[in-house]
Amino acid sequence: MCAYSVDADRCDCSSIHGDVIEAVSEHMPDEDNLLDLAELFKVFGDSTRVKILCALLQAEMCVCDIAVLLGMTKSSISHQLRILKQSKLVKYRKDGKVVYYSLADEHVGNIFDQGLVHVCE
Amino acid sequence: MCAYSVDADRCDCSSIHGDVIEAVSEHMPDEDNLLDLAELFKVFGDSTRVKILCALLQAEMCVCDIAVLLGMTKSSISHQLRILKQSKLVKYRKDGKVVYYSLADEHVGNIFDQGLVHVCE
DNA sequence: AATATGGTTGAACGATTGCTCAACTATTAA
DNA sequence: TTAATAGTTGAGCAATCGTTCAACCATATT
Repeated sequence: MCAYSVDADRCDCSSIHGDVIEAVSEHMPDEDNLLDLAELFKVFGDSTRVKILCALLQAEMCVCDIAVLLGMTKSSISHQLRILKQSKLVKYRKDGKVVYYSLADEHVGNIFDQGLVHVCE
Repeated sequence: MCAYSVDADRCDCSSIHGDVIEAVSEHMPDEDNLLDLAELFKVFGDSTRVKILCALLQAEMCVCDIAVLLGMTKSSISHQLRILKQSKLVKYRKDGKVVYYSLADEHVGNIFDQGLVHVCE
């Protein structure tokens, strides 16, 4: 019980349905997986990054292209691309001065589609 | 062009691949949908909320049950449930003093599964 | 009515976030 | 070599976020 708690003593109430808690507790995914999952969704949880990923879903683009498309500065785009890079959601290749970014994960489209199903209701 | 920009003038560089930008721009989802999508993922982007949803994926639970399971206070759980309620991800029913929460959207499981595919690689 | 319990709420707090700005590197062209 | 352009980076700032705390409401029990 309290398997997902950093400090179980922080709970300020007693168990009402002990059987339910025990049953649910046994089937919860690993704590680490849940933390990683939240971290992934946090990356998706910004409109700038969603737009960037949505654009890259269609074509490889350089930083300037994305900046023009979204009407934002190169700097802010570059900052967000760094986050997407760290999350292994985008990859890049250099060609002279230009850095081309593209999707590193083919699941992004699926996740977005599932999300849009909820949004469009 | 710059369809997703609040203020297109904020862009500090000129178009390098105009054809790419134009093609991508035409196929981007509606701005509103992208904002809603980011907002949805933002809700998923917190480990406490992920744990709550993961628990409710298995059983209807009251606030105390969730608090005990996660080792947190009723107050913090209640605050997060309010956010999940506003996003129409959970629903509730009252039985006396007890408020039972359950999932309001059958897509949550699908979205989580897709996310875990990326995480577990 | 008084007490206890389940749950909600708003203010306050530290922590995190996203953008801006300025300085910087790297590559290309004159 | 100099200038221009593509991109990165770190500090700073306002805004947002999640938890705590205390007070509160609602229901049930005595």
